Amino acid sequence: MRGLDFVAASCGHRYTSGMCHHYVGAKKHPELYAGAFDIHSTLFEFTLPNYWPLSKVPIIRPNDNGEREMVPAEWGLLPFWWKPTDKAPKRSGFQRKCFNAKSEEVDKKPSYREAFKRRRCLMPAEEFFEKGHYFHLPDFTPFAFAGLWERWRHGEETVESCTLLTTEPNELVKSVGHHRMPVLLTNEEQYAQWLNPDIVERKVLEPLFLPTDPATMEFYKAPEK
DNA sequence: CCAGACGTTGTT
DNA sequence: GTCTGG
DNA sequence: CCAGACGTTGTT
DNA sequence: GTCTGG
Repeated sequence: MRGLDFVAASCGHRYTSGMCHHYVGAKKHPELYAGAFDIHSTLFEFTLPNYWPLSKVPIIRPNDNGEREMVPAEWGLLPFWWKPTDKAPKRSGFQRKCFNAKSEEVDKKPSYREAFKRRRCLMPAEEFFEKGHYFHLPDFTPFAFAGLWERWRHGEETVESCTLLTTEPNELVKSVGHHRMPVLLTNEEQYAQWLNPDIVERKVLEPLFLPTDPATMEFYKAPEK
C-alpha cells in the first residue's frame, strides 16, 4: 500500500460534509517542504499528515529578518481581541468557525482584516479534500494554501493560529458538487507576492485568488469506508 | 449609549 | 455511547 | 480528527 | 479592538 493510500484509508472522514476543512500535509518528507518553499529555519516537528480544524499545522511566514520560518499554528484563526464570555467561554468555539476566510471580503472582516494587512502566511499541503475526493498536483507536488496567522495573548498564555482563503471553484471541484475551493499558490513567484509585506491592498493580491487552472490539477475518489 | 457580534459552507 | 459539524 | 450535542412542551 | 443593531 502506498503512503497516500494509507492516508486516505485511515482518516475516518465523512463524505457528505462540505467546506475546505480537511487536508493532507507531509508525514515523512518535510524535506520536500523545505525544498519547495525555501525554508531557512525549520522548527516544526511534523505529527499526523491529516489536518482538520483545530489541528496543529505547519505554517510558513517571514521572521524579523525577512527569512521564512516554519512554525506550528492552530488551524482556526483566533483574533487578538477575542475574550472569553459566559456564553462563549472557550476559544475553540470561535476558532472552529474561522478556519476558512472568503478571499472576496477578507480585507473587510473584523476577524481577518488586520492579519490580512500584516500577517499573511503559507500553509503547505499535498492534497485537500472536498465532497469525498482528494485534489492534488501531478506527482503530489507540495503547494501552499494562501493563509493568515494571528497571535493571541491572555495572561501567560499565547496562541498562534491560522486560516486559509477560499475562492470560487474551478471546473474540477465543481464536478464533484462543491461550491468553493481553497486559494492555491503553486510557485515561488506566488509565494513571494503573497508574503510581500509592502503589499497591503486586496486589489493588488486579487490575481492570486483566481481558481487554479483545472488542467494543472488531479483528483481521486476517497475509498469507501 | 451599550450589548453583542465578530465566521463559513451548504441547506432549508 | 454515538453522531456530526467544523 | 475531536469538541459538542444529544430533547420536549409551553411560555416569553 | 471596532462596528452595529436596538
